[in-house]
Amino acid sequence: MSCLLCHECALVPGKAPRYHRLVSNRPDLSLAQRKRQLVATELTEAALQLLALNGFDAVTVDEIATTAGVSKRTFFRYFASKEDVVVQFLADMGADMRAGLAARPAEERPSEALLHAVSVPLTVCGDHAERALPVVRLILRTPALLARFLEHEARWREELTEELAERLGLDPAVELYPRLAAGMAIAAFDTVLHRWSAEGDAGGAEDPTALIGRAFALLAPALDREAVS
Amino acid sequence: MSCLLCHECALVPGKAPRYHRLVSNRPDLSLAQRKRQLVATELTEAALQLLALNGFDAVTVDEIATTAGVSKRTFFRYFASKEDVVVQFLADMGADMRAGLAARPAEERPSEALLHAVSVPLTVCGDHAERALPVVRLILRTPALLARFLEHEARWREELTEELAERLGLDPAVELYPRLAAGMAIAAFDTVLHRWSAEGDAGGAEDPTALIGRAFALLAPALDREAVS
DNA sequence: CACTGCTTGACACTCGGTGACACGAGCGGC
DNA sequence: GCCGCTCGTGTCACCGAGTGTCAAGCAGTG
Repeated sequence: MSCLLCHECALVPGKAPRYHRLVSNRPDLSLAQRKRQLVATELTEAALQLLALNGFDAVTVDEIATTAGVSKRTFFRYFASKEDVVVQFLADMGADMRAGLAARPAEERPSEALLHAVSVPLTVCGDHAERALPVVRLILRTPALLARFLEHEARWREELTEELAERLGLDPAVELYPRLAAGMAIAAFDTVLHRWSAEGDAGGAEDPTALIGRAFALLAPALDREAVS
Repeated sequence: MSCLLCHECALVPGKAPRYHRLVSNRPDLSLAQRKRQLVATELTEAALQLLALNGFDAVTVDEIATTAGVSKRTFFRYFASKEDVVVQFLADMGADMRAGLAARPAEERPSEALLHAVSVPLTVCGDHAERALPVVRLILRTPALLARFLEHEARWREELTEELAERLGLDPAVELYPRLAAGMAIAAFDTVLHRWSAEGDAGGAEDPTALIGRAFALLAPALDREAVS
């Protein structure tokens, strides 16, 4: 897995929070794996540059591939779609969120546990703002990318629903609460990201970690109700 | 605008709740308009039948068009994409929701106003369950259609955000509350639709109008807080 | 050296979607 | 009657995303 946020680093999977390390610094990877990693970053680098410059629709996969020095066919061996080259890293965020929720103590109130789960990817964004902010803006203002982003959010909601239901011993097919609570958490995430990436005075000014705290302060009375219907 | 839910009727735009009338019963429409209406319903009929039978990916636009007796080019003069032929009616739902919110008295609590707004399209679904349920299930279980559905939901959230901000005199670019509240309402809508369209015991059993009421009972303490941050 | 397995490029193909153009039906004016 | 107009449609050519297939290159291994 390559990391879109840190210039040219690779993520070590299976640990949370994930380690970010330079590809050239990884003697534990085989040569083949490092070559593969190199092609992937080359491809995303080329894509981000071209897309930010010319807009999503004006750039073809062929252009991205040849800019990175490979063929179009190879591009699709690395990424499932043209959108994925920008959005792929969101899949890891979902796994991080779920893991973050699972790691919280069982007696913690739902609002606290969900806040910490959702904060994990937001803090990563905040810590790499110079690189993350333009990418987020590109995603949110490009319809095709936004659509894929929404698909990822929906998948996150699904995962949080399962994790939350298991945590509370509820059946997500019967009770409304788990999916509703997960939906509220994702709505908070989305609102914060939208606000953070806004142009103008409010944009980028406030830290996403602080924003998500304010959002959850609003949601808490609904998330922590005793009477779970 | 054709109405996907009622077998072969046309919606009269600009009124809420919309009138549903048979195409053949519309002397106020010109011959050309009725012909256009006829082709549109023929297309959606053919599409729904083929897609439900063979799955979304296994059916080409050419098949749908020739089944309906027109050319592929003509299909795209009626619908912007292959998904649109199934999902297009959702655009009206968004307008209905916004209009429903705007129509509520200004002094009403946000939870009440939003509940009524979101209930409008859900009640329509519940009233035409025999026809609406299979369509909703087709959408939610087909990735490509689900993606378009999520895009529509996002648009609805945007509209509710604007309407709510105006209603409360808040700046949606600064305050988190409007977008967050709209997101909660959409999350409730989504949860209800998901639960309603579920297979098995819970599926279709409870009325969507009743379900949305229960969902909003959970959300109300967060939606109606005095201290709007 | 021969064998194996993996990655890649080249090529052909399907299908969603669009632009251009020509044809015919309906319609008003003369 | 005929002309010219508009509008909807079919045909055709085209672009770009995405996939299947195959042969070539190259690392590792005996």
